[in-house]
Amino acid sequence: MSARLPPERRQELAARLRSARLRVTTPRLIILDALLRVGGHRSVEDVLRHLQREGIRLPRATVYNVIRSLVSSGLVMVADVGPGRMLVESAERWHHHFVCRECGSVIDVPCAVGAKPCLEPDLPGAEVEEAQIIWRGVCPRCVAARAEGGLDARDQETLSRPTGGSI
Amino acid sequence: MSARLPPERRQELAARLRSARLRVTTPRLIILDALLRVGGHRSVEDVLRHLQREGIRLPRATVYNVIRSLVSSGLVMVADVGPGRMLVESAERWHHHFVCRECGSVIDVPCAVGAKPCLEPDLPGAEVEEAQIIWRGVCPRCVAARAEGGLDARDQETLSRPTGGSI
DNA sequence: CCGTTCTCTTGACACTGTCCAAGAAGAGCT
DNA sequence: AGCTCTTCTTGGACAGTGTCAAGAGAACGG
Repeated sequence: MSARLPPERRQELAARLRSARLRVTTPRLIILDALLRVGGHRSVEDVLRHLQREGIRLPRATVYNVIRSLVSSGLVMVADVGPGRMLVESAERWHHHFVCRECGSVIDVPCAVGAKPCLEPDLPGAEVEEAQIIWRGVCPRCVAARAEGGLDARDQETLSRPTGGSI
Repeated sequence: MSARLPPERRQELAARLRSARLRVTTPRLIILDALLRVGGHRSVEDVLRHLQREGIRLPRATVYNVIRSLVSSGLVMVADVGPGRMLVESAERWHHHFVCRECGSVIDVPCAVGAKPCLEPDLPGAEVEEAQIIWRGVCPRCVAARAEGGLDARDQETLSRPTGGSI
């Protein structure tokens, strides 16, 4: 498969994997690299397409496997922002999401606390690992578009790509 | 189809629909009734099975349609607690969810503030309609089971039925 | 009662995520 | 290095979920 990663990058990623007690494998390096390079959130299919564009073909099952292991070791996070919309992203900075019900875009919102369990549930005896907040409403762009005299907000059609990188 | 609803119940539900500016139709009455009778959250398939057990057969697409209209009018709420796990429940009391990563159960957590948007995102210009919090971690039962000397927490196998009613 | 508008129904479909079994590859040990 | 154990990857198939489209039917307002 020959992951096209510079040696030092490869070393850095491998170190991350090892420190998370994960074996260093090529698919893991590739996917971790892709998720770290892109700041924002991506669907799994986005990741697949991205890799394909770079000439790397990984089975979907592998991508899901890798993501699962990365998630369970805390290197990346997933957010469910709607049915069939599992978003994957680097967990370097904990954050939350705003989902626009008009254009469907998902916007990252920084976590006020910054650390992982930023809220405590009223649930005695539970071990809380993380708290994710999903806001729903109308995003600033759609609000503005509406204010500008009924412009159709759906012009944007950037569904879930507003933080877009190249992935 | 003959919804088996007592007249006064039917009246009450119809009034609710009307006050939400929704047409009063049999599927809507049936589904709203089911969701209100059960306190907790249900997957769409749960709702379908429940209705089937009562001898009512509704197409899945209809259930999804009805739920969508009920949600958009604020009568019920949905929560995405994981991939392919859309939960539907009455929106009478706004609340949040705790998902156990061991047994998979979903536990309702009351909203700290009580009003709907209990948190404000740092996103100027956006219109926030609701905020949903999902906690992930280990639920009290699994914590207890673990403490009791390595009992396999998976005994419970009550996946998403801990608040269980009969639906 | 009539027409308009919305909703339901039906079936098929697409998308997402998972499972399985065989083989390959990483990690630790000698 | 070589061996062995363990884990991971692969590929295909599969299942669960949610959506779409078109026609038939029902509800609302006059």
